[in-house]
Formats: sequence, structure tokens, C-alpha cells
Amino acid sequence: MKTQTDMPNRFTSFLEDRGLKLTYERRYLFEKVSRLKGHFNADSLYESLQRDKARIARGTVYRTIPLLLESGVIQKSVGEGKREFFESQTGKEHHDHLVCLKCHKVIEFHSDEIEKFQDQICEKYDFEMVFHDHRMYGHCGSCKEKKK
Amino acid sequence: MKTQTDMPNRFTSFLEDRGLKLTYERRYLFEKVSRLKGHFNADSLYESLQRDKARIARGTVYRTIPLLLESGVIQKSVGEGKREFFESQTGKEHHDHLVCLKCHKVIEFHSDEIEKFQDQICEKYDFEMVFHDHRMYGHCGSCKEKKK
DNA sequence: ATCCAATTTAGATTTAGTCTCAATTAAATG
DNA sequence: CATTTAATTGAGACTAAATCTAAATTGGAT
Ligand SMILES: [Mn+2]
Ligand SMILES: [Mn+2]
Ligand SMILES: [Zn+2]
Ligand SMILES: [Zn+2]
Repeated sequence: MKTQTDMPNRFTSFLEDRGLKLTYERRYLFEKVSRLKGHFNADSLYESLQRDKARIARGTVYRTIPLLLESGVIQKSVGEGKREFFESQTGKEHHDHLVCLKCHKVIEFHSDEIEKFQDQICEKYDFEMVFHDHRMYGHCGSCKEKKK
Repeated sequence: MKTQTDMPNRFTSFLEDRGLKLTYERRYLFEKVSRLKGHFNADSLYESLQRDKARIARGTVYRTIPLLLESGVIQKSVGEGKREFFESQTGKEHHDHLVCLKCHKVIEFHSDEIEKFQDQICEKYDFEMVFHDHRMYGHCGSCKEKKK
């Protein structure tokens, strides 16, 4: 895979700011996750690199994920089981999650109001938000039914 | 430790509902976490049991935590490092968290407005919320300073 | 009091994620 | 462009967290 563009992006300026090198591996991972639409975790990302025949080590994937998070390229997300999942901030509109404790269904939601109040909270605490993770756990409609 | 009360509580009715046994270990853990004010994880909880000379296995702690979560006795929280932390829903007022990506400081916040909109979202999706976990990651005031 | 399915125990095992260090590479320097 | 050097990577060892196993125990139904 060749770099699609040489324009500075969120990630390259982040690396620059922090005095970190723009390596082949970091660039590759940035471009890979930017194109991902769904939820992924460190391993599924590593496996997709192997399918690409990109020879990037597992350790490098694990080391790069925090950089992608801190640069705002990806956000935390949810998925099967307890592992940490992520998703691109550019590949898909921002959303948060409802998770059913019974059937493990995941419902995505978005609330402009909540996002607005979040920003107010950050201002109040002089906090600069990079990403957030808002989850509600409970019982989905169909599991509530069954309970009866 | 003796049971403080024989009144049915959130946890005992939860166990009843689910047809689960009210064992000595479950009762002990329920009473233990109910009195905890701070953030804890599976291991710190296990260690505190050992200090009590309560002979409850690590596995039992791990198996009981999801029950305490699903019954709404505890909620997810944050703490040092990547492990899952929890805190009692009764031991302390509900709050959510701002986490600094640089110095790892944790700031607790509360927003009635956000809590209200959360409930609206749940209604909209016919979702019964048991607990939630709302985190914002970014840079705290003092870390923003240093950046300059 | 008896019975049995649910639960617990202790330790083994699995799994996710981190660490190590030699080899490589980005990029600063002249 | 060639040299230099500190940052980064790769491969696999290692660690820590969490889960699993199977025998022993127990809650609670009968
Ligand atoms: Mn959001
Ligand atoms: Mn909240
Ligand atoms: Zn459900
Ligand atoms: Zn900070």
C-alpha cells in the first residue's frame, strides 16, 4: 500500500508535535484504521495486516493504538467480550453505546445534547477532551419482554 | 462478619429473581462492597477479603462481580492502569470520569443534564439501564499548560 | 433428614498484553 | 549525499489477568 497523500493529517501532525518518527508501520496503521468502518481490537487489526501480507509485528500494533487514540484518529468502542475495541473517528459518524447485559446486543446512539453538555463539563474543569467512551449497560427491549 | 439485616435488598432479590443461591460468599461480598467508598478492582477486593481472613477464592470474586454489576450494586469505574475498576453505587454519590492521557489524573464529575438525557435515550430505545460508564479522555488543565 | 443441582475451592491453564534486546530505520547533521 | 544516532521495530520470551477444571461443599427444595 502506498500513501494516499502527502498532506499533513491529524496523525502526522500529532507525531510531529510529540517528536515521534513517522515510520512506515505507523503510517500503514493510520491508513488502515482510517478506512475501517467497523469495530476492531488489537488482534483483529493485527490479523488484517497479516492478510495484507504487511509484515508488522503484534507489538507494534499494540504500541501504535495508544498513539491513534491520543491523536483522535480512533475512539474506544465495544465488541464481543471484554476486550478493548476501537473504531475510526473518520470512518463512521461518532456514536456511543447501549449494551444488553442479557443478550449482549449493542445499540448505537447519538445525542447532540449529551455531546454539548460534555463539552460544558470539559470547559468547567479546564479539560481538553480527545475522545470519550459513554456506555449504558442494561436490558434491551426484547430481553425485558422475556423477563416477564 | 454477620449479616447486618435480613431485609431483602437489591442483591438478594436479584439472586432470587434469577434463581441463584444466596451463598455465604455472595452475601459477604455484597456487604463488603456496599461499605467500600473508593474505587476497587477484582484483586484489591480479593486482597481485602484475605485481610479479613475470609476464605473466599479468587475465582469466586471474579464470578461474583458480574452479579454485583447486573444487580446494580456496583458500577464500573476507573483506576490506575488498564484494569477494570468498580465502585459501590450506594457507598458514594454517582459520578463519571475525566481521565488525563498525560498524567493519568482522574477527575470526577456529575451532570444532572447528562443523566436526564441518558434516561431519554434509554426510553427511546426501550432500554432499561442498570449502570453506565461515561469517560472523557484528554488533557487536564496542568498538562495543557506544560504543552506550551 | 435427605437429596441434588448449584456453587465453591485451589490450582492449572489460557489469554491478552508487555517486555527485551539485537537489528533496523527515520531524520538530523554537515 | 553520506554519516551518525536515537527512536523504533520484530520475534519471541515473559507477566499478569482472568477463566477453567474437577473434586468437595452447600443452599434450599422436598
Ligand atoms: Mn458521545
Ligand atoms: Mn453518569
Ligand atoms: Zn438483550
Ligand atoms: Zn494531566
